[in-house]
Amino acid sequence: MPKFWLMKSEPDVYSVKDLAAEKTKTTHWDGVRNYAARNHMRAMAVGDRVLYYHSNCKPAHVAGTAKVVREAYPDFTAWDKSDKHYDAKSPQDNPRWDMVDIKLEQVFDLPVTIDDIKATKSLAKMVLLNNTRLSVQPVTKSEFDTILKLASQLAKKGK
DNA sequence: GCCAACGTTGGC
DNA sequence: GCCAACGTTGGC
Repeated sequence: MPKFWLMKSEPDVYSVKDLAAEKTKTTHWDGVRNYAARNHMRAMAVGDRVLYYHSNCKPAHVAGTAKVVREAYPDFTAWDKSDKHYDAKSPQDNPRWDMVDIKLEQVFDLPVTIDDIKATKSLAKMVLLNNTRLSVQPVTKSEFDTILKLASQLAKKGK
């Protein structure tokens, strides 16, 4: 049974379009420097499903879906002094931070906005709405399915 | 650009 | 081990 997750990215930094532009439609999810988020990545398995969320834009929204294609391994950007996310406390012989690889699955025709999510009663318990700062978070199967349903309804309506 | 929420750091 | 200060995230 796959598990379900939501991963946030600022579209100015790395958007779903950037992911779509990769030759393999795959990227490594570097730069997570928060223990709770890291632990969620460590709990991921190949085949798990991911909601790709664009934060820090208006309106914030789920832009599409992706799949985990490589399980947690050390985030090498923590070793690069020139990288924004360099961390001296994560040495090569004892890495503190991990990342996973994800592959793009689907880009929604129309984004599912945070307002759409707030307007949907069955999504009221999403971590997204209750622990707003967590950048990698678990999602239930029914929440995941509901978001997909919303996406196809919005696409049909042409909103 | 503001500010609330929250995670991390560091002094004690 | 507590907690105040500080920095960052992220919605508005």
